[in-house]
Amino acid sequence: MNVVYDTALGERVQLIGPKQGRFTMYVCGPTVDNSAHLGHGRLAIVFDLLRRHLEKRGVEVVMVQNITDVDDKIIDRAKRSGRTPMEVAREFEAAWFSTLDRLRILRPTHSPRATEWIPQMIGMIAEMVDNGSAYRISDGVYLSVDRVEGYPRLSRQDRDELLAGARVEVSEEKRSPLDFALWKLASAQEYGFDSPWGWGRPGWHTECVAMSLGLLGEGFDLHGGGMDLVFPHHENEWAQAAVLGKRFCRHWMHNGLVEMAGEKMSKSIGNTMSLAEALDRYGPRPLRLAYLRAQYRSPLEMGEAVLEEAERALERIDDFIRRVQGAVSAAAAPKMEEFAAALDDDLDTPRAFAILFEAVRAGNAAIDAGQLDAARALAGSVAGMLDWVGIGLERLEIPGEIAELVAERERAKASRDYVSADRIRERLGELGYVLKDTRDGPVISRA
RNA sequence: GGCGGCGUGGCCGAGUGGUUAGGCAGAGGCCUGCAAAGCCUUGCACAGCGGUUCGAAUCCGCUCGCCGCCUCCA
Repeated sequence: MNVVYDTALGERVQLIGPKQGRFTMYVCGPTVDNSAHLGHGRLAIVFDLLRRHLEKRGVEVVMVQNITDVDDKIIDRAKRSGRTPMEVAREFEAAWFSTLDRLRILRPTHSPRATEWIPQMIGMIAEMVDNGSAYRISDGVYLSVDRVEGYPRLSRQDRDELLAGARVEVSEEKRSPLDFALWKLASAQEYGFDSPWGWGRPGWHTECVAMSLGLLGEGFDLHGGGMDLVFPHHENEWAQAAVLGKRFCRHWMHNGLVEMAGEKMSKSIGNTMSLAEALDRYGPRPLRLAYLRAQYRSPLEMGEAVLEEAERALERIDDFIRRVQGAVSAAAAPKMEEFAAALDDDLDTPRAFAILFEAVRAGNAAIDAGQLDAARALAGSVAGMLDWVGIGLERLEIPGEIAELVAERERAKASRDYVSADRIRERLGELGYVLKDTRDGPVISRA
């Protein structure tokens, strides 16, 4: 049933076996050197969606997402702000989780920190040195890609072309420009850890291998991350697993990047919008809808216009649910399977939402035709779909005073006192509520 | 330069051979105290040029344009 595009194979594959009840996934997490931006939000949303979808399909999901808390940028930031790298990392880690909680991202089953896996990484590196696939030079320990069979196989590039176009700094000591650091030596004054090769820090690509294999075991189901991690990060993870003789992940999945004005949003370009700010301004539901508008592999334009459009689109859905006065029926759930089937097809959220909006249209039409049972069944489906993808229903509590104003206005309308009625509607507006009259009575919502 | 991908109606964005995607915006109508909302109707859309085919947005070739990766990055 569930088909997904596998980066390594360049084609769609069956993600779940016929009798598979458990699914293990590892998703590359953040380097906690700064606040999360909209790009991180998409990563979180995409894999949260996959997880929710599989769980709805009855599969138990074990998800691991690491926290990279040792990194040069963390160290730089610590130096600049007169703190320890650990303090900086913990601050942004806490911010990461609280922001993702606000986005209603389910917490991973495990969130390992790189610094807590140093011994395992050292053990792995030692093994690679012992079996001759890694070597020590003056500034660290490197993996020799020549020892990796079929080396660039995830990014499916030609090795010679990769070498020709290599822009990495050429070290005289490295056996190949493509060789990458497993352990970087540092002076004793610098932040670091002890190792058989001296004081230093692990290379970035090593932690994910240690933690994914350590927590999920060989041959885990899926490894995911942003498209920009395909090369070199994921390529080099795979390379390490290969020289260690370990089966790595069965499949690879990568989400497309978020763009602003047609250009990739990234820390290095500096065109980022903070996830926390977007949450402050638009709230989690419109934001999630905006993310799911495009299929996860496509580039996604983000910005005010996009988010405002998502707000209006969501308003259409919420208006419909309000029209049935919360009387949603969970019984029939028309179109529900069609919706889920779209998600089975490589998480085709645009198609899924087309089905959802079609249910909204049909539901509204049913109300207009006086077919309330049909409308409630459709509302039940819509509610189920929103829940399925983590958007959920609007949580609207109407304070007693507001309800009283609405009732008062109904009395004014009944006595054809439209001046008072309009005044009360204005008053409600000042209090932050929007009142719409329908043939079934007034509907109140938050502005 | 190499590799990967993309170019769909005003905007966003599905769709891999043949009936309306969907959303936002716009136009007309119905409904309506007003305002919204809702419903109905409405848009000669598939970068260009060739080719395959009874038939192509969908397959093949070429051209043009855009993006990503090749360096830290979700």
